[in-house]
Amino acid sequence: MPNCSEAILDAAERRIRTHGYNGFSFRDVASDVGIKSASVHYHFATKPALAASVARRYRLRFAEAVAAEELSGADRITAWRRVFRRALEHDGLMCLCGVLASGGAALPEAVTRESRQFFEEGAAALASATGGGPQAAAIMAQLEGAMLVAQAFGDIAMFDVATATLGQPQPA
Amino acid sequence: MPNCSEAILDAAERRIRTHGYNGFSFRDVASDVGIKSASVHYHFATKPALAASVARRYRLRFAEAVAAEELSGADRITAWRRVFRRALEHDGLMCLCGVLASGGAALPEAVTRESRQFFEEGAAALASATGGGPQAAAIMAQLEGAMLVAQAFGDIAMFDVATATLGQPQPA
DNA sequence: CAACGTTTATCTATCATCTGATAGGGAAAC
DNA sequence: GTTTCCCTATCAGATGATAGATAAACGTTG
Repeated sequence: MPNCSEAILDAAERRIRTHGYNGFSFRDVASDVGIKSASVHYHFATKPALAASVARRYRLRFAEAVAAEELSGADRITAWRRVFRRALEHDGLMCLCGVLASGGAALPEAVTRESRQFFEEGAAALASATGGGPQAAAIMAQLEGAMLVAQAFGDIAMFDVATATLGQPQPA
Repeated sequence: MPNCSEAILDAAERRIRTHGYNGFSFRDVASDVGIKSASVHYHFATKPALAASVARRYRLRFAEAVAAEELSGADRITAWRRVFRRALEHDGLMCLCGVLASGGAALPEAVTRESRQFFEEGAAALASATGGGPQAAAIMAQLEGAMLVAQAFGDIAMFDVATATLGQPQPA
């Protein structure tokens, strides 16, 4: 298989976002990819290492997507909002780092670190768009919370409702 | 043991809030309470039943606490904000229903139902304080998201920062 | 080009441990 | 004597992880 590691990361990300860190197994992931669990260990030695890799890739991809939105002319807050919404829309899933953060202090440290960095980068990026005020954290909170609420209601439209106070609703 | 069921619910709630639904076991809970796992099954037949009971009690207690705040003169939004903050402060933990909602569609239905009801009641209560607009969902999102962000940063103060836009900061 | 060691990637098989759940016993209370 | 409550013992299945075999691809020699 070409790009087997990527396929493993894809499967692991999906599983973590639906079942949480404790809700996925090497055998689940292997079965999704079409290989055996021992082969997953070949690419990622331990479960914390796999989850940390998933989180890292998620964070980098997210930042890329935000940058692309800004290049397309969106202001920073709108860019973040759109990328969050797309994560929910495309995958129908909660934010990976939201899931990991809610799993909180109980996770392996390598995983916590990646998750926290996602929030730090988000808050920092938004701070430069709000004049450095505390609003940045409030915006991150509202975006993550909106995903949570949408997930709770099983209705993606709730994301738009819950973020309506942030500015322009939809991509043009 | 007097009130053994309550002790089980306490332990299970703490475990779920720190480790998620898939991250706690009957043996963990039993060990916390000081009994054996078979005895936990006596009080709660299955894992979904236990988790659903935990969620139900959480929801009812939360509503009680909000009502008490309102009786003390707080407006509704402030009441919700204070109770959320106290959950974070006292327990240092994420909102139970936030954790369950982020675990999302993968949970047993009885658990999902209780979690969803928490969000429905919250949105309904807040709607009557905001003139029935979509702001209610935005407030729920911001409160849940603020807990998530505080959890991610490992800093309770982030909750206050992230909810500063909602009105008066602290209990008097 | 041909031979040979090395690296890559996957497999089978297995391990100790944990998991949710059940069966059945015993003691105390009503 | 029946109900309540907790126990010991056990089960089948899942879990993270490891050991060792296999086979193809690669690189470096002769």
